[in-house]
Amino acid sequence: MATLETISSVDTSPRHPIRLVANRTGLTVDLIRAWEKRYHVVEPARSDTKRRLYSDYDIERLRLIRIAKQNGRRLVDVAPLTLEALRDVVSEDSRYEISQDVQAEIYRPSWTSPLESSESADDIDALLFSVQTMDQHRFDQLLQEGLVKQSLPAFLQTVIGPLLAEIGESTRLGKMRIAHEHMATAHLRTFIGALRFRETFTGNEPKIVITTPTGQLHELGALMVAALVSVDGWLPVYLGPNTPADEIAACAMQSGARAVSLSLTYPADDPRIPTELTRLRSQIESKIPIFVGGSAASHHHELINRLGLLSPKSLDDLRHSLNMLRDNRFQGIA
Amino acid sequence: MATLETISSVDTSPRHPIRLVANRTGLTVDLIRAWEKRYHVVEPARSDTKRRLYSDYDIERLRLIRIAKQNGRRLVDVAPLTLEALRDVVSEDSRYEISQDVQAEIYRPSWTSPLESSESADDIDALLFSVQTMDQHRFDQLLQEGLVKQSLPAFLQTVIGPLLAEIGESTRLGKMRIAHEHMATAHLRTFIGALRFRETFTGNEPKIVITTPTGQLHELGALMVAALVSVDGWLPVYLGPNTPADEIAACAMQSGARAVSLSLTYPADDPRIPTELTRLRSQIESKIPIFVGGSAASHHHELINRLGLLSPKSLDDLRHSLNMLRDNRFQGIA
DNA sequence: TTTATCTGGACAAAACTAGGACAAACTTGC
DNA sequence: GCAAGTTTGTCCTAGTTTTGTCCAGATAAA
Repeated sequence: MATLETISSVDTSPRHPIRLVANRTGLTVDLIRAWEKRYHVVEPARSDTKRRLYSDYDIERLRLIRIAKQNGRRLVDVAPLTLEALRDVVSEDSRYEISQDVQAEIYRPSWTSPLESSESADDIDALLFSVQTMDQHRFDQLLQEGLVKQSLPAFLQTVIGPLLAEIGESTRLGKMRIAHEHMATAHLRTFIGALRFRETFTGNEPKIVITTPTGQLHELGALMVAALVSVDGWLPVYLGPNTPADEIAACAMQSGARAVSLSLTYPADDPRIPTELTRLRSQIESKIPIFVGGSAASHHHELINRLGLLSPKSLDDLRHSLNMLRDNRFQGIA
Repeated sequence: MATLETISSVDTSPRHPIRLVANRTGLTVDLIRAWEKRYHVVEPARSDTKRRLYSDYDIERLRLIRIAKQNGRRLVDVAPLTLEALRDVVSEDSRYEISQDVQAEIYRPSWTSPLESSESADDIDALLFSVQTMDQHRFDQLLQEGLVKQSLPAFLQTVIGPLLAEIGESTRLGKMRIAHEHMATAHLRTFIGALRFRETFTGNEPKIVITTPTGQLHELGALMVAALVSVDGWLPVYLGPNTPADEIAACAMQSGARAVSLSLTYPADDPRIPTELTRLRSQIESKIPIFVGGSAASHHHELINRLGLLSPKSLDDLRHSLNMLRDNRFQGIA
């Protein structure tokens, strides 16, 4: 695989405090000490006040041991192994995977005021009918046609938004099967996802990171934003749903993004949201605005204000702010 | 874009009062002074009446120190570092920050032996590089080009499969960030999803329902199957991931499908799988074959045999069976 | 006048250290 | 299949270091 240099020699200079080791390995501080006490799993150097100082090598060993344990190995067996031996053991085990709880997926649409009547009502009815008859081909055809009739932003707002709301509502009321909703959602994900590649990019566009935070599994809102901003001369860096705050921040930093946009839909009251938003804001330069949209954004009104995040009221509002920002006329929110 | 670096030299002119610094960094006024007193973390200039005046440079340092502390660094260790050194430390740390879906996102297709070298190795290296530099545009371009060079089935097997395995492995080993993996996965989902629309359909194609059962959230395998079978004259009815058995059955019935294909990847030992598969088999006419693939299919070997489901050993195997079925020469499995 | 900042020091909370206790989960021997 | 032993994660105490917050009295700014 080339590309990824196989770093054979791991740094052995002692410099990391135990708390950091715990963060990196996912072990508790107590446990790391207990392992040392009992099996000398690692014997870190000490500072002049007897604080433990771990090296990269130590951390790598601990991480591998943790994985080995997860795979069912006993601590006594793996504790004395060298780094190389540990690597062998872990990769040996890695075909058998371990379980992890997964959240259920329920979809509730966002962004646009739901169930609002529009002049595209006929188009939407036709789309709904094709969903109910499971006529994927027709569904796709109608979407393509709808897109020809009007601009992409208008299409998203007058057709896709209301369509999602209708589908969500019909499913909730039992008028439509979950299978229908799944088909429509899966199709729309591909369809909307592909929209952002209709634009041609020069490479000079300002970048915007678009995703949903940890716990938020529904990405249609985020995808719509990605498609939308690409029309207005932004280059979306799209990360899909469920991205941890640290990762969003790192991505924004690495890609030199000028803005970040998050979509919150379901669950609206996930306790991770405040933590994640706070962490995100603290890790990104304050001159980079963070937009928070989606149907659940209003649930976190106070938090959003306190952190100085921006919560556009509509897709148009978002576009407006982004246009200002792109042209360096951005002043924050009203 | 050279990977990015916009490190514009930070303004060092002293002008901000301590209150503002506290607001921007999230530290308290007292704390900023205490840090100065004890470790000379920052030594701000003073007004003629001894008020502290901080520069942008100072603020940036304080912000980074706060993040470093969050990551488990000790104040003593980071206090003397320069801005650049701090940036390095912070980005190094957050790279290794563990996160719950590190394990969950790993995808290992069953039909490619992971990390096996292939003649497309250069293409894969180039793709990996574009992921690591977060160059989405290049990533897309490379995918398009790769698809031109060979047939879709060959492309899926020699490029996409190994690419996914590499990305999963690199993320697990910390060589790549979760953000990179997210970007690649999100992009591939759209890309592969769009592949099945490259074919033209007459409306007479036999239909095949493609999805993953409840609890299985990773849909890339299913998407690949959908793209693949559309080449061979099938019309995929794609339902996305995580579909309950009852819904799959209802959908197969309503659409008049001739076959069903499921993909199992993670978690391999989800207790819902046996229930769901049993339910599904009992609700669908027995003349309609149900294919079960993906890396976790082998975990349910016995169950699959007992229920009379089919478990193709490779994508080619699946294609072969489907061709037979389409031409009414299908006899079940060997 | 009221509010914000300054200095220096006091105090308290948090984090770390060492050693040990305890209980749950798992093994082993009968 | 049960009892005894082992392994292992978590918690407790008590002493030390590190770090965050608060106070008092003085000075500057609003």
